[in-house]
Amino acid sequence: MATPSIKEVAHRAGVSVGTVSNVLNRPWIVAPATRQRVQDSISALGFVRNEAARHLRAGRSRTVGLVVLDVANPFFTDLAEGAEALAYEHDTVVMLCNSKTDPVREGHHLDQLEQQRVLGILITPFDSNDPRLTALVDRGTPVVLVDRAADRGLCSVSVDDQLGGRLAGNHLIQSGHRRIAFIGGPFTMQQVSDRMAGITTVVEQAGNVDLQLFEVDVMGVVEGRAIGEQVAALPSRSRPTAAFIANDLLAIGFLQAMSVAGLRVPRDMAIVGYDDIDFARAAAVPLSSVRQPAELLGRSAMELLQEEVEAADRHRHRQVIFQPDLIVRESSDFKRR
Amino acid sequence: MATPSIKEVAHRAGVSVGTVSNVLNRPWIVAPATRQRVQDSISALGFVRNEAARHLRAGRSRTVGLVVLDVANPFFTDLAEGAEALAYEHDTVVMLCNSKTDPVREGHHLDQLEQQRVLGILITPFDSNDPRLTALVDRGTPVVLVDRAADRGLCSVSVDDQLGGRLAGNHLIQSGHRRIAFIGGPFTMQQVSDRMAGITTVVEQAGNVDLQLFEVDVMGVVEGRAIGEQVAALPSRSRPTAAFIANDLLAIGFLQAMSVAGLRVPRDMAIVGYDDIDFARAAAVPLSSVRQPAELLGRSAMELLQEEVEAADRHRHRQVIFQPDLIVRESSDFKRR
DNA sequence: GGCGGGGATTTAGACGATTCAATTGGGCGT
DNA sequence: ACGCCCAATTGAATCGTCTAAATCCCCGCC
Repeated sequence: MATPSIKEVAHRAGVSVGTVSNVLNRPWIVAPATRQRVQDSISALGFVRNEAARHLRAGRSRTVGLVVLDVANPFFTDLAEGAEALAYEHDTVVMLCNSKTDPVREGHHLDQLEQQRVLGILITPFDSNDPRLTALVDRGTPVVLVDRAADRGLCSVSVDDQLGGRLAGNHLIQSGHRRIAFIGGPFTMQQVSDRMAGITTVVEQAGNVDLQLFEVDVMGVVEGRAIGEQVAALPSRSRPTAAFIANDLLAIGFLQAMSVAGLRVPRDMAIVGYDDIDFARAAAVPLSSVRQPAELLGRSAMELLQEEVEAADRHRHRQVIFQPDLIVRESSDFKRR
Repeated sequence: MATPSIKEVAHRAGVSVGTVSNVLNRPWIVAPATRQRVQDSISALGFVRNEAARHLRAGRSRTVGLVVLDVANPFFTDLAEGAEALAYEHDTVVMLCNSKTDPVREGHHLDQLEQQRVLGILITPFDSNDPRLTALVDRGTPVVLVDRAADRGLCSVSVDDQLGGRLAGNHLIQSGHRRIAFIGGPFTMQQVSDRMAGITTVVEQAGNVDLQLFEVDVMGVVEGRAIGEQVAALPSRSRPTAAFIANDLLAIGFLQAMSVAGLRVPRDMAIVGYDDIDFARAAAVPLSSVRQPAELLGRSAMELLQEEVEAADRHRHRQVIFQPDLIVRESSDFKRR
């Protein structure tokens, strides 16, 4: 009744286990008649390979861990899609883990993945200097940072977040805005602080622009709404006339709060988001956003990992950096109204 | 350099492998001094248990597969959250798989999970009569259907979708609507057809109500927008005045199309969605929706699975059915305007 | 001083698939 | 008719961990 093993298959087909294994792995060296007999036996018994045994013997598993900050964020699901597509080509399985921007959960996932001796891990870490990560790498698990640049000893695939911040900032300043809000968080997250640094640079260059910072714990729709209410409540004299928001989910919440508060977008409040998720294009007021090639990020990260896994030795870590694009839509575009 | 095994740990601590194993699994039977020595050795070498070997030896793994129709849908991420929470308590890991409403992908995931000899599988199947599923169960993998009622030989956790359809239908009819659209798809999906059956029932009871059906392939924001444009283009004499939409993502897209087309919600078009995801509450016009207890669904499904795994024999399959709630918000509520 | 008791530790198989060296057997050349 | 060669198949060892049974050793008791 229990799942049959290769042994039972062999017995039923009247051959040795070695032959069954050969049918599974090098069918061409087995005589056609024998091969057929074994295959019949396999389907008659409903034999299914035991991955654990394969893994143990082979010394390497066939799964890759992918740890993201928020599975509910389409940016990460797109990214996962890209990673999975390439994994599929390499006969490899992706284990998707959601850290929810929580270092404890992240740590737990890393522990589990290491115990499973995954081929490698793609991760958007909460903190890329986390000693747990370093230790993991030292113990021999290949790690590729995703959506986050690595300094040296690691491969990484990222997008130039400072450039993204500058693009958004320039766009808003050139549209005439002089009071701009930056919303995102936690500020300790590299992605957020880089985007902030980007807009800060161009704001300082412009000289006469006031940049107000708003920090959130988690970048979701609900939090965006809350900040939006807070901003809408400011006296109109000091209220920013534009907001650069570090993530589209947050931006969508913010946008909704504007409409509830009776502020028109972009007339009373211009908005530029980040990630350019599908929702952004389709929002009540189509959202301007800094586009990141999410799927490509995932794909490239997996590419680097597979490269590292196969090359083993003589692998040189690489840091790939993509350029973001500013997509201007109605939420920040006066002319179109 | 390779990851050390229990053997190296034992050697360094000057004990046998059995003792190391005992420290890991029944520390209390090991003398304190020895235990300490072993633990020092473990941390000095950076030893990490090999899950594959454990699994092989134990004959059962510690991971559970969760196959959902769409990870990008917050309903399923909430569900996953619930499942994962309970899994955590059982020292079990969840492997999240995204079938994207595609039977081929679904099948691939099931194969992988079976090869990994997962403890069991929670799945929202594309088609619950899929012979592959049956075969899987026959071969001994416990399966619990999620968000979908099983007939007999399986545990399941679901929500009464017909009731949901009736709630939405009654609400719209009592608000005076006589031309109502039902939007969702594919109609072959049980969830969709049940919700449709529900509203059909009450429409027929009312007698003088016209129900128009619109089918989509995939229930996402983009598709909702497309259908919305299509509906908005209908001559106002025959255009429905209300829409019951089988999923909130779809409803949000639809809502956006209304606003683009200049139709006011709910005055020109009342909308009731399904799932009550966070976005729904926070939409441009807060969306009425039939609420399903997503997290509870996930949790309960995992509960049933663990029960089945532990009881092994003498387990009786159970079909748990939850009641949905209609949450009325502005998108379908005249009085509030 | 010998012996039993019992706590601490060791030993020796599994678990299932893979691989490679060793073996078998059939056909062909001389 | 003999031997040789090669294709086909077999058998055994291995991966890392767990567990039940066996062994060890120290103590106290008679």
